[in-house]
Amino acid sequence: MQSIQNKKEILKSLYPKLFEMYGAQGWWPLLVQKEGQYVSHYRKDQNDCKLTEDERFEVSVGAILTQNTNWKNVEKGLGNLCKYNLLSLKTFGAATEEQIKDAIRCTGYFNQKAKALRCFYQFLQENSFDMLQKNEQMASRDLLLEVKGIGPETADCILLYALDQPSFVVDAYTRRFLIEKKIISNCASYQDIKVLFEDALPLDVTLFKEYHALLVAHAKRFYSKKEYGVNDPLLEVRKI
DNA sequence: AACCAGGACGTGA
DNA sequence: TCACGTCATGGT
Repeated sequence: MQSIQNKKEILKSLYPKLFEMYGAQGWWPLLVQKEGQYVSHYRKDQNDCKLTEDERFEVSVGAILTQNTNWKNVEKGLGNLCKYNLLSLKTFGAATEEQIKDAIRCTGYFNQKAKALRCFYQFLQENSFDMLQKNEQMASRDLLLEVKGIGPETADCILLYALDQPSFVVDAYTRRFLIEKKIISNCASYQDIKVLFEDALPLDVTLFKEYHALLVAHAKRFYSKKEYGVNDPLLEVRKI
């Protein structure tokens, strides 16, 4: 078992290695139309551009739809919402529950997610993105967590990628990777892992965005459930 | 034809 | 608090 300080050093030194391997990931993706189809676009150059209200909404909707689901399905669901002209703060409120379910069926758990989207939209009527952004980060996080269907990871995705607040996102891939590298035990909580990153790193929004995306990229390549850590070139990390 | 994917919630102990 | 079942479609 290594010291907390040692773990932090490892997490600090891991980022440039991942960046060298995979480059900027440009998360969070936004939809663009290509040959009549809606596809995800990863904005690798303009990472710091300010999002519009509707773009913040799109990011948040994507964060809810991607819960335990392949992004490809989410891309379709977002495209459907877009086709129905529902992926906007001005139009979503008019959607019926059936319309929403129809659009997002391909993302799985569509009953729960349809409810979550409507709860979130209702929430936005009383708490604007603008207010959430100006608010204290922890206060906004607590508010988001009160919405049915928004848990810790989704809340952190919205904070980081829609509101540009330095809230580190922890997902299943990150957990798997850290456990395999023996940086955390398999009983570490979401909060344990989140705090570990946030204590180890400077509170930099762009860094947090890229780091999480890079961990997903790396884990997708080497930590699918079938091949758990085989051939991971980043074995030097395992300094016991 | 099982198994998995950028989780969250309700329940019972 | 926490382990466990449930929610569900689409790709391999």
